[in-house]
Amino acid sequence: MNLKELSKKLGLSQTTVSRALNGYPEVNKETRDRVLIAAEQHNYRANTRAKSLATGKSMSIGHVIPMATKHEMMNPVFADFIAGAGETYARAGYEMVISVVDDVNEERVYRAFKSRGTVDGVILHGPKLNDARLTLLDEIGLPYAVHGRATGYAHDYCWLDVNNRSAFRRATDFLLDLGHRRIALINGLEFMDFAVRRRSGFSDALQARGIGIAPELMRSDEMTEAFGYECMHQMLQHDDPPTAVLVSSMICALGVRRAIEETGRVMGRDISVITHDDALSYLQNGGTIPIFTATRSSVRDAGRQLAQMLLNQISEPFAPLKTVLLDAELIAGSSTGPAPTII
Amino acid sequence: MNLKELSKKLGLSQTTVSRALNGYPEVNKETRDRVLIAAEQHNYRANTRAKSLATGKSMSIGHVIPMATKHEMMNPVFADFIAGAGETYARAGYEMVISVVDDVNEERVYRAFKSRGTVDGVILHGPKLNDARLTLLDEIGLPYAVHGRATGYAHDYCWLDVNNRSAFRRATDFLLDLGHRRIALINGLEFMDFAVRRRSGFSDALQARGIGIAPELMRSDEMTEAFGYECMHQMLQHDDPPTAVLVSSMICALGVRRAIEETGRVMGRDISVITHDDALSYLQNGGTIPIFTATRSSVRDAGRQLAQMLLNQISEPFAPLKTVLLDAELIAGSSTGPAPTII
DNA sequence: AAACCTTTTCAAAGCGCTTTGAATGCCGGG
DNA sequence: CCCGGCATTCAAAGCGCTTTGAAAAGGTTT
Repeated sequence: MNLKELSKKLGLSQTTVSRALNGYPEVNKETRDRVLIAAEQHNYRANTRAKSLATGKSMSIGHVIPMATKHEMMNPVFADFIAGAGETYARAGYEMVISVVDDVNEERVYRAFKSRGTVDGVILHGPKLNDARLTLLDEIGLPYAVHGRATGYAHDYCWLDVNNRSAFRRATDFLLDLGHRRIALINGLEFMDFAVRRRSGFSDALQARGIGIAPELMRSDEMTEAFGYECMHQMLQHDDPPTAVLVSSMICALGVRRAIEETGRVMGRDISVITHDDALSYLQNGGTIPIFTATRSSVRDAGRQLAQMLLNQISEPFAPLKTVLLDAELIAGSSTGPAPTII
Repeated sequence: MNLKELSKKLGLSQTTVSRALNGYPEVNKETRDRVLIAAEQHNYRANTRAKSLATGKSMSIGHVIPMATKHEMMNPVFADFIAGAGETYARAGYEMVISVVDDVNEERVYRAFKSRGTVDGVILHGPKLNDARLTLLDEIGLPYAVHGRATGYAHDYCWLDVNNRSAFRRATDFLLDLGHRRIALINGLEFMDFAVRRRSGFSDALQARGIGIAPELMRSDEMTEAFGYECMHQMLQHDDPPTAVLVSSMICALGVRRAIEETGRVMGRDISVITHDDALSYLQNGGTIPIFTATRSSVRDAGRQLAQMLLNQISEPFAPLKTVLLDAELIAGSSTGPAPTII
C-alpha cells in the first residue's frame, strides 16, 4: 500500500493525503479524519526512503563503534549507552544505525555517512586526546555529539561527560581521609580522555596532601576482569603493597576483588577498593548495601540525554552548541574502610 | 556531488556513469576507468536513499532489542553479538539498524520495518517458547534469522543456536563423574528457549543416573551478578548445601563465586562451579588456565555467522532455510574438583 | 554500397514521497 | 451581479538513483 493507491482509494490527490497524514493545517477536518482512518485500516506507513529522498533528512543517527583490530574488544558500556539513546530515538521517530568498524576504516565510514546521506548526525564514542575525528566531522559538516570530551580540540563541540576528574579526586580524598597513604590506580587506556582526567583527579588529591605518586601503583590498560586481577595480584606481592585501590570500571574491580580474596584478605578491611560504576543494567553494584564504594553515573542516562542533545542540534543548526557535565555521585559501599594500622 | 553533476563533468549520461560504477559489462573499459577515477577524485558515493528507492532494497538489517519495561535490562551478550554481525554487514555493504523497544511495541516495530521498507530483514534475539514474533514475521513477510531456537513454532525458519541441551548435559555429567550428587542449577528466565534447553540437559543427566532433582537447588531469573550471589548465598545456608553448581552465564557466576568466597570456602575445592561462557570480549574467562570450568561458545562468532545466513537468505529467497547448531566446548578450569568426601 | 551485427552510449520513465504554484468552490461586501 | 478573499484541493515538478528501450557508431558481410 503506497500513497498513490491510498489516495486513489480515497478519491483524493496524493498532495491532500500526504498533508493530512503529516498534520498540515490546510486540510479539512473531515477529510483528515477520513484519511487517518483509511491509513490505519490499510496499515499504511510512508516509505522511509522515499520520504527521506524528498525531504533530504534521513531521520537516523549513526553510532560508529571503533574496534581495535588487534584486541577485538567491545566496550561493555556501549550496550547500555545505546539502550538509553535508543529510547530517545524511538520517541522522536529516529532510527539508530550502528557501524562496527576497525580503526583503519573509521574515517571512511564517517565520509560515507555524509556523502551517502545515511544519517543526519552521529554520536562519537570513546573520545581520545586530540581526537582527529572531531576535526574530520567538522570538516565534512556532519553534526555530532561526543560522549565524553576530547581534550586538545580547539573548537566548540557538543558533548556530555561525567566529571571524571572531580569524581576521582573525591574518591581519592575519601581514601585519604580514611588514613590510606599507599593508594593504587587501575585505570583505562591513557590515550582515552576519560582515563587522563581520572588520573589527574587522583594525582591532584595526592599532591594536595603532599603525598608522592608511586609509579609502581599506577596501571592502565583495557579494563577487563583479567586486567584487574593481574594488576592487583602483582601489587599484592609487592614489599609495600597498597592499602587501597581506585579502579576505573566495575568489571575490572571484579578482577581486583578476586585477586584480593584469593590471598585470604578481606576487601574493605585489609584493602579498600573504590571503583567507577557506570550503573550497567546487568552489573549492578549489589542491592541495598553496595558491594563497592563507587563513583557512580548512569551511562544509560547519558545515552538518553546525549541523543536528545544531538537531535536538538540537528533541528536547530544555528543554536549554540550545548555541553553537559554530569556529576558522579560518590556512594559508600562495603569495599572501603580505615587504613589498617601497622602493627 | 551527485550523479547528475558527476556525469555532466564527465560529459557522459547518468546511465553510463551509473553502469560504470556498478560494474555492468556494457561499458567501455576506458570510459569506466575515467568514471572510476573521477568518482574517487570528487569523493562521490551514490546516495543510499535514492538508490534504495530505485532498487527497492534498503541494504540494511534490523535488530530489535526487546527490553522489558519493568526491569531495564540490557542483555550483556548483545554487544558482542552485534560486533560479530557488524563485521559481516560491513563486508557485504549492509547497514545495521537497531531498535530498542519495550515489549509492548515490538510488533509495531516489525510492522513498521516492513511497511516503511526500512530494512531488508531482521535478526530475532532472545527467542522464547512459542515465540509469537516468528508467526508475525512470517505473516508480514519480512525475512528473518533467529539467534537461538523457538520451541513450539511449527514452521521452518532460519536459526543458529548453541547445543545448549547437550552442553549442559555434558557439564552435569562432568560433575557427576567427579562424585557430585547435590548439584544446583542457576538458570536464566525459563520462558527463554535456551534456559529450558539447558535445564532439560541438566535434568536428563541426573535422571540418567537415577538422581532426583531437588527443586530447592534450581533457580531461574535474569542473569545478573546480584542474582548469582543471592542464589548461592541462600543455598549455602541450607542444611544440605550443594557441592556443585551449574550457572548459565559468566556474570552470574561471578556473583556465585563472591557468595562462595565470602563464606571462606574455596571454589573448586569446597564447591565446584561450571558456567556457560559466551566468550565476551570484556569478560574473558581468565588467561591460560580458565577461572571457570565452562561450556563455551563465542557469541560474537554466532553474530558473524547468523548475519551471513540472513544475507544469503535475502539474496536467494527460494533456497531452503539454513539452520546451524554450534557445539559448545567444555573447557576445564580451576573451578571444579572432586566432590568433598563427607567426614 | 547496402544491410546487418556488435559495442557503446543515451534519453526518459519510474521508485514513493513532499512541496510549489495554481485551480476550484464558496462566501460576503460593494 | 461582480469581485476579492478564504478554505480546500489538485496537478506536476523534483529528490538522486536504476533500468528499459532506443539510438549512434563502428565494423563485417553480402
